[in-house]
Amino acid sequence: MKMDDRKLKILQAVIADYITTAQPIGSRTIAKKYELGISSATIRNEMSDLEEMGFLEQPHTSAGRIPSERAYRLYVDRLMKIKKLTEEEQTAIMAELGNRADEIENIIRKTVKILSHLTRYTSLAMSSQLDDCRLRHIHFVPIDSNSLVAVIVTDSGIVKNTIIKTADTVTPDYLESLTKVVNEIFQGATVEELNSSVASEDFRRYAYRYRLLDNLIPLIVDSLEEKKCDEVYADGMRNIFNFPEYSDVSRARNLLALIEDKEQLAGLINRIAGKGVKVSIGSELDNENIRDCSLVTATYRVGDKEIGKIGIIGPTRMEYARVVAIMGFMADQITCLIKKQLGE
Amino acid sequence: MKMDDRKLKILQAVIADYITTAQPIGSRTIAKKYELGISSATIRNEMSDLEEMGFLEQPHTSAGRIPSERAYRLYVDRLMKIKKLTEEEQTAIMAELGNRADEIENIIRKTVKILSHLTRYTSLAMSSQLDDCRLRHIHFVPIDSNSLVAVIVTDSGIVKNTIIKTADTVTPDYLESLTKVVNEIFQGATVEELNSSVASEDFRRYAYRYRLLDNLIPLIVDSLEEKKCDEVYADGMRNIFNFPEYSDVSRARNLLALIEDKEQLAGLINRIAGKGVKVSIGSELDNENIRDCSLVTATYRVGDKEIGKIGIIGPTRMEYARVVAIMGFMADQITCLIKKQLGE
DNA sequence: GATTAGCACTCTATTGAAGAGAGTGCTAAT
DNA sequence: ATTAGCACTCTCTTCAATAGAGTGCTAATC
Repeated sequence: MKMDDRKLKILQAVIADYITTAQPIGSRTIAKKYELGISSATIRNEMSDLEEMGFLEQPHTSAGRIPSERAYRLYVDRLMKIKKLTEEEQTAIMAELGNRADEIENIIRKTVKILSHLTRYTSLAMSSQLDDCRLRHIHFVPIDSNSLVAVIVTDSGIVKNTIIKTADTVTPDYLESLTKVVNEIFQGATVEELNSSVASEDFRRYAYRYRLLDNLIPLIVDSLEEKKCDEVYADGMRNIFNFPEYSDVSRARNLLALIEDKEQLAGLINRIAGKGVKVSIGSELDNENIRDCSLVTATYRVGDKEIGKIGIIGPTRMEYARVVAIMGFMADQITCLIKKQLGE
Repeated sequence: MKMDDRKLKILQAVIADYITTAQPIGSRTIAKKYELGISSATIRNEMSDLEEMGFLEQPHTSAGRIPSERAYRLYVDRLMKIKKLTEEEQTAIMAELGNRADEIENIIRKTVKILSHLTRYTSLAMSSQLDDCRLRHIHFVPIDSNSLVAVIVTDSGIVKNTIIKTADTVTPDYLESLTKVVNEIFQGATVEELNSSVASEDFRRYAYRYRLLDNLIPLIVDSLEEKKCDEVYADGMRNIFNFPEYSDVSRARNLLALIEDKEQLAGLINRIAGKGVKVSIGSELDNENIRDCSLVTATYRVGDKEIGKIGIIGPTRMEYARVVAIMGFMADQITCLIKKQLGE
């Protein structure tokens, strides 16, 4: 049998429909939905041919048809038009990729991973917004003659590494004196102080000598401001499916939706978490979507400042005895680690 | 009504049982399973009391009973014995937390996140094992008088930052000359070369002058060896549940299990991935567990060396046209980013 | 000769009724 | 105060009946 243009069109219609609906598709539906100018009976005959040729399959006699693997292969090799990403998508990706992770982010990521692994529940972590974040110090590491890494450390332990390219060749001497100058002017500065000092005459004088300074300021501001928004990390969402209470897929999806709604989640954790390990059970959470869940939270600190929170979410029949122990231990470990990292 | 010791024991039994089984529990079961020395009828009466007091609930008349929120609250506040983590668990956590992420790892993590977000499928990424990984250079950044950060860069772009504490005070001069010496001896070295040169007499002389050297070698070896094992990152596993083909929870769990089995997964990706974007459909994957899935892979490179692979896994009715475009774009972006990071 | 209308046929999914099973609550005996 | 015994209740499973969707085939039409 020969594959003609009409068969291809019908095949394409079946594939396109099945990709979006995941439902077997019948001849009548194609006739109505795709205006091919032929009746359902004709389509029926063609589909029968396509099945014989191995491009369509029937789950059972009286169902519509679905594409076979062979059909997908044909589609991938010959039919599909690759849909290029839009400009906006492209720039968004590049921005996200270029955005470097700081040390605290790394610790948090590790933390949620460990927590979910250890407890087999879904784990959460977030760092609090700090309004009064200050620059602790900044260092430069030469990579080659015209690129270097700037290492920015803040008082809440953010360590941000950024590669800077320079037009001119930078010498070790230059870097050393730059380091001295920058730390002299900006050490202990908040974002506001940074902005005001940039406007000062002193700064202008320096900036003339050290061209790099102009590039540097936005980086420092970023590092200080970055943590102002609440970002919530989650891991182990798949664990939800280990619990029979979520064997009903729609309930599971509800919970997943809440966990993906970072804003609502952040609000919830912020409202509940307090000093030490806290257990909130079901309705105590005061949230319709997770009335049948429990949440165990803990906080980690630098000095006496609370700089972040971790949480475990699971069914109300949670293994509290174990989870509480794990949370306590992890919160302590993070606190220690950040303290150590700040070199205290 | 008064809460006596026997009631507490029964309550504890119900909670303990329900935490593990998630099934309503009846009086007879308690009588048999927990040797309380009383008959099921007595337990029945007590459970009836506990229900009246608000500690137990019945899903329906002829079911067993389950703990109420109030019961959990009582359990958390008074009954439970917090189960401390074992020594092994504690050390494992600390090791994992202390293990710093390198730049490539960060890029990969970002990548899987972006991919799953963009495609709404489950995304995978892995970096290939490189047997011939070489040290590119190493730098030191002072933090304070007795701690510093070692920044280790390899030719495949791994940038590893490690904080080193020193007993002695380190001066900038000391660091500068250490940097010079280390890079002189070790630049371009592989693990083998590193190990052999450590045994040399030259090295011993230096090590005497630069105490830090002894701490440093294991770190460098780590950085070079780290990427020898295939680590697979995955993100967006929850997306599986957006597809009706996995509304059957057991099928979903099967797929999740494969994705969690990093070894099998690595084997699969390695076998399939090749130059450019590749699409493998259903049985082409030649793996029983995912015969109804498709896998789209791509590779990223440094120079002409393939140093990693990314993948998207989803139902065979995948949106190939979009996924193929995204994969191509991402692979290019990662390649660029790593190249840039190596300062080329 | 290709296309289409019409109709019998097939298979699934849903609905409702019947029966088995688990557990309770109550009563009476110990 | 505790326990044995039994009627009662509710769910879950099974099975048959029915509605619905879609096909394949035949005969009529363009």
